[in-house]
Amino acid sequence: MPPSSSRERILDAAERLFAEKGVASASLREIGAAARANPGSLYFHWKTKAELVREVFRRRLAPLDAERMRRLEAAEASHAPGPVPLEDVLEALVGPMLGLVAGTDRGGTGFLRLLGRTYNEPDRELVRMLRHDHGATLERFRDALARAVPELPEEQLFVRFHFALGALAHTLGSDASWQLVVGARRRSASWEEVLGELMPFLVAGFGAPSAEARRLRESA
Amino acid sequence: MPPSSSRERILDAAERLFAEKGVASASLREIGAAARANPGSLYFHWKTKAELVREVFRRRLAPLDAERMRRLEAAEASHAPGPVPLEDVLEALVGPMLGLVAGTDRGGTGFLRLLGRTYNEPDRELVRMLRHDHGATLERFRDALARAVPELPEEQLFVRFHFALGALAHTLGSDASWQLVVGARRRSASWEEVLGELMPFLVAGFGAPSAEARRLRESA
DNA sequence: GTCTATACCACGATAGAC
DNA sequence: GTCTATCGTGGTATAGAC
Repeated sequence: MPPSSSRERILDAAERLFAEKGVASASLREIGAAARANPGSLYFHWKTKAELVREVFRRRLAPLDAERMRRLEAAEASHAPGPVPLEDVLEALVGPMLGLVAGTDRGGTGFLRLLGRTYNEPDRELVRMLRHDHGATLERFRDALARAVPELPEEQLFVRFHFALGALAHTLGSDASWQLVVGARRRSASWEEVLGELMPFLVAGFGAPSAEARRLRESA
Repeated sequence: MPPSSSRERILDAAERLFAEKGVASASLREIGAAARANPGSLYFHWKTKAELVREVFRRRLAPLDAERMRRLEAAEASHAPGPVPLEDVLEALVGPMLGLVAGTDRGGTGFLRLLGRTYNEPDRELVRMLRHDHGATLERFRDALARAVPELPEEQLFVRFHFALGALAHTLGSDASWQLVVGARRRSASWEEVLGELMPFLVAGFGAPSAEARRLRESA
């Protein structure tokens, strides 16, 4: 099923080009051409490029975050009043991303690459926008992690959540950097495989004693 | 001590602006202005913007990679003929980065942010350049990790090395995304603290049994 | 709602005076 | 080695026909 309206075609083309070349380097001219729409008509739907960017993200993030919350709340309900196990929290965070890959949805993997890259985007405006639309979900998961690993001091938990998002973002966003690391020798793995391997890596990482705790133990 | 030559001033300014706005978005005009040099004079020192970019990276990466290799080889010598422990390999990889932060060097932290972001850069040309100058070091460490964790299948090791670089890159490159995660409440941690906490996270991650191994165990 | 045409500006890069 | 002046291209955005 091809995208119905010109508006949808533009969003799809923009998503793909943003993922390929970066938001800053993909021009409205290119996007228009790829969507078989005139660059001028973009300005009927959005006032500026920034608004188009925002909609590209929101269109995917809103259902993704909704599904994450749904899974997290389901896990909380089934473990109440105790905390949700660490692995289930991470599963609720990462699992729904596979839906983007496996779905019949066109271009979902492109969006994952785009999203992964955007966590490190230098563009302040874009990051502020992301925080506005998406920050609540991250805070919710950070709190769920805090309950899942209560022995970890809050500050270390923050830092590790940061590490975990980094590993996730890098995994999602990479294509070129993947080649950088392993050279040309390796077959490419499926998303299911890679994200499946990410889970035990993160679970072990969160479960490790912190460097600070280790220092205290040694000095005792 | 201010940078001596105009050439050095330009490199410093370029590094800072690349880190702030991204390589693509920082223009030669801005760089020239920030370095108190005329945009035209950049073309005396470098034929193209790409060559300037390359030198910005090489100037920092060459000594950084040299120090990493030195530490890795020292560790290999002191443990010969056995393998170097996992933690020592990671320490040789990450530790020298602190030199960039702690040194009297101007702008080292800016370069770390730039480097972290560049692992996910969409610009193919830039990635090819990085691989040429920097790829041998990564391969060397990947092999050292393979010896340090011999029970991990090669493919899973590749993937985990990828995760580790992601966590590292995200940590180095983040500033905006850091805010995204933790909100305005938190004091900012020092590089020493954050990289110090990264180490046990990675050690635990590499040591975890792989998802594949777990599946095999369960089905047995 | 989508098109053509175009304004206006910043970009990388070059030529040539000094 | 550094400057000024400028070229050609391609960026975002707008005006207005259809």
